[in-house]
Parts: sequence; C-alpha cells; structure tokens
Amino acid sequence: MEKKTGKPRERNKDKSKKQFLDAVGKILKTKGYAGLKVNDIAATAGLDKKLIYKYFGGVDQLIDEYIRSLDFWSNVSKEDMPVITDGGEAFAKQMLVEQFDYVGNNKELQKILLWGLSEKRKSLKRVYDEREAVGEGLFTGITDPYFGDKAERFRAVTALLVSGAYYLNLYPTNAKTFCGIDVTTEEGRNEIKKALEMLVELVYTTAPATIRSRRNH
Amino acid sequence: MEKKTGKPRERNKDKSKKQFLDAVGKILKTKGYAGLKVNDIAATAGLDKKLIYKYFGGVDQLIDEYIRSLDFWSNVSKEDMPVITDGGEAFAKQMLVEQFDYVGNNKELQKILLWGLSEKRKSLKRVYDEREAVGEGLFTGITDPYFGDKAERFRAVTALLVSGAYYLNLYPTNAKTFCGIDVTTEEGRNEIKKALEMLVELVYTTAPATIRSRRNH
DNA sequence: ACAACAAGTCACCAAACAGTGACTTAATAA
DNA sequence: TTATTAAGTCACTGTTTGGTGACTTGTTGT
Repeated sequence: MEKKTGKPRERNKDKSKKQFLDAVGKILKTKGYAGLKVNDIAATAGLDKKLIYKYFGGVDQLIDEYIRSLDFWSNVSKEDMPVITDGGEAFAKQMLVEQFDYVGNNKELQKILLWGLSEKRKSLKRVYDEREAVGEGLFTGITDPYFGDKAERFRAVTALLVSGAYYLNLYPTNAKTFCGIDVTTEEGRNEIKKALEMLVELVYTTAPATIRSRRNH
Repeated sequence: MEKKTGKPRERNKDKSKKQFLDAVGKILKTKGYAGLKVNDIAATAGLDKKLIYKYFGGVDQLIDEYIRSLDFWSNVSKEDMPVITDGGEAFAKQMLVEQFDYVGNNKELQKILLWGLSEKRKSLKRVYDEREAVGEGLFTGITDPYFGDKAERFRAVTALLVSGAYYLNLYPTNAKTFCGIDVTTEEGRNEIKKALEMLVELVYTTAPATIRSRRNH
C-alpha cells in the first residue's frame, strides 16, 4: 500500500541510503576525503548518524560502498574506437587529450586521485586496478602490436604523459604555473594538449622502421 | 658561566626549538602532513607542548617555520652545469632523470609534494615558487634561446615530463603498476628513465630547422 | 483497528584533540 | 648568596569527534 499523505516525513531505507551515499560524494567534491566525518556526512544527508551504523555498519563501509559505486573508466575502450589504421596514433592523441580534460572537469575524480595518493585503501585500489585493466586492453589490442619490441617503451611514455596530465590537474592548489605555464587558463591548458599530441606524433613517427613497416601489413 | 653538572636536564631554548622542528620532519616523513598534531609533535620531540606555543606561537607557525627551513632546489641550476653546446639536450635529460630519482629517494619531498596538492598554505606556495624560479632561470638561460618561437612548446613538454615524474613517485600508495609498468621496481623505473631521455631526444632532434640552425650560431 | 517491526531521533558517553594557568627549577648576573 | 628571568612540567578546561542505548513514530499486514 503506497501512502502519500500530506508529508509527515518520509521513511524509506533505500532512499536514505542513497542520501548518505550522495552526501559522501558532495563532501568529497568540496572538502576532499579528509572531510568525510560521520557527523558531517549525517548532517549533509539530513539524517541521523545512527543510521550510518545501522545501514552500512560504519563510516568506512559507507565510504567503500560509495567508492565501489564509482565508474570513471567504463566510457573508454570499446566504444568510441573507430577502425585503427595508423597503429593507434590518432586514438592515442585523442585519448590523452580527453583524459586531460576529463580529469580537469571532474572534481570528484580529482579528489579520488588525490585520495589514492594519500591513503591506502582496498576499495580505492580497485578503482586503479580497473583503470589499469582498461588500459591493458588498449595496449595489448592496439599499440603493443604496432610497437613490437618497443612496446614497453611506448607504455613508459604513456605512463609519463597520463600521469603528467593527472598531476597538472591536481597541481593548482597553491601555485598556478608549472614550468612557467599557467595550468588554470585555457591558453596554458591548450599548450599542454598540443604538447601531448606532438609527443605522441614524435613517438609514432620515429618508431623503428622494421616495426613501422607493419603498418601496411 | 657554563655548567655541565651530572645531568639534571638540559635547558636550552634553541636546542628545544630544533627538537620541535626535527619532530615535525620526522612525523611528516612517516605519517604525512595529516599526522602533525600538537600532542604528537610534543611527544616526538620529548618536550611539553606548551613550549610550542611559547616559542612559535602555535602549531601553524611551527609548521611554517619548518617548511621555510626546507631547501630542495638549491643544489640545481648554477652548479653542476657544464658548458652548453647542444642547446641543453644532455642537460635536460640529466635533469629529468635526476629529478625522478631525487623525488623517489626523498620521502620528505614526496610528502611535501602531496601536501601541496592537498592543502592551500602560504609557506608551501613558497616552496613551489622557488622551484618555478629555478626552472625559469634554466628555461630563459638555456632552452628558450634554442627553441626560439617553439620555446613555449618545450616548456609544456617539460611540464608534462616533470609532473609525470612526480606523480609516478607518489603513485605507489595503492597500486604498483601504471600503464603496466611497475614503478616500484628498478626495471620499471629504468623504463621510465629511458622514456624520459628518448622524449627529450625526440623533441630536440625534431625542433624546427630554422631554429636548429642556431646550434652553429 | 491494532500489533509488530523497522525507520528515524535524541541524549548521552568516551576518546582524541587544542590550548592555557599555575607551578617548579635551572641558569645567570649582581 | 640571592633575586630574577626564563625553560620546562603538569593538571586542567573546553571542543570536536566517533559511537551507542533508549526512545518515538511511521508503515504494513492482518
């Protein structure tokens, strides 16, 4: 029986659980992981903290469930991947630039990345493992075959570029410029993107001839 | 009058101040900036916390004085810089690899870098400003002239490589591999270093001909 | 209508933490 | 020797935080 009398106050476990999970996300985005205190979460959710212990068992489990609900990498990989005819050069460029912007526009992901650098936590590790898994699929499927015995080298390059893109997005907490480039402005960010594309291009165009010949294979 | 009777207990303001500053460093290296609580600092220093308020005015001022005492970048720049005849290519390679290892071997710097990503703080900003100043000297003195109108591009490349080197050193908190490369092993780190050198080489050897001709100028 | 269960609230406790007033005592200068 | 200064200790207060027992009240099946 569904009753929607006046509005005496809702009483719905599932909705309340969601309110707590949403509160975690909100606090994370604004104050970062260090702001995730029981009292604050309860206050943000507009419910009593006791319910956190009832429904989740504790703050830690609530946080873990929140983290488990995240899914930053599912959009990547199989989807927007056209036919690869250039060994993945265009794809790699697009991917790196997109990652750079994606992190830049996603405060939640920024905080998660920072959290992952700061605190050891099983549920966080899973987020990174999933990204690694997605990346592994792209490497083995696209670039490893192209670069052959230099595959590891290309992975190291990508590691540097991706992690650089991450760091530069986390960087503007105290200072704004890195190597003289203001990473908070559109101009500065465009410089970074152009550098990303140029580096990918350089790595692809100077791959060993014996390997590059596979392009027409 | 200098008395060194038995050992009734030393009473030396300067030494005590140093003990507090050392305690801050020790805690920072082990627990990170979040572990810098008054009681813990006092306990680590083996002195009463009241003295922190007496000598420094408070924990914040103590921490600021500690940060001000740091000096990570003075060794760079003017010193180990031989005559530059290649536009700074060898120097850039060496610098990047050294930075990568330097951060990797310096837990204190790692924690400071992480701190700078996590918290806004004037004294921290100064650390970054100083690094920027050192870098600026190298750019304007060595690479900017070489790359000419592509100088900004080279700066962006360097920004990516340096920040990538930083991130990869902070990364192994939860996961060990990034793009399939284990950044905790000697092999993995060597791959990163080789990639750094290769990328610098590529950028230098493909600089616009109009600019590269300045090499013999 | 009403018993029963679970959603939700509230008051309370305990531990961790920052900060301070009042004290003790070593060093020093007259 | 002794008065003075300041180094250092200790006990205490107040606040924030995590966590729980006892309670109230909405919902649901009969």
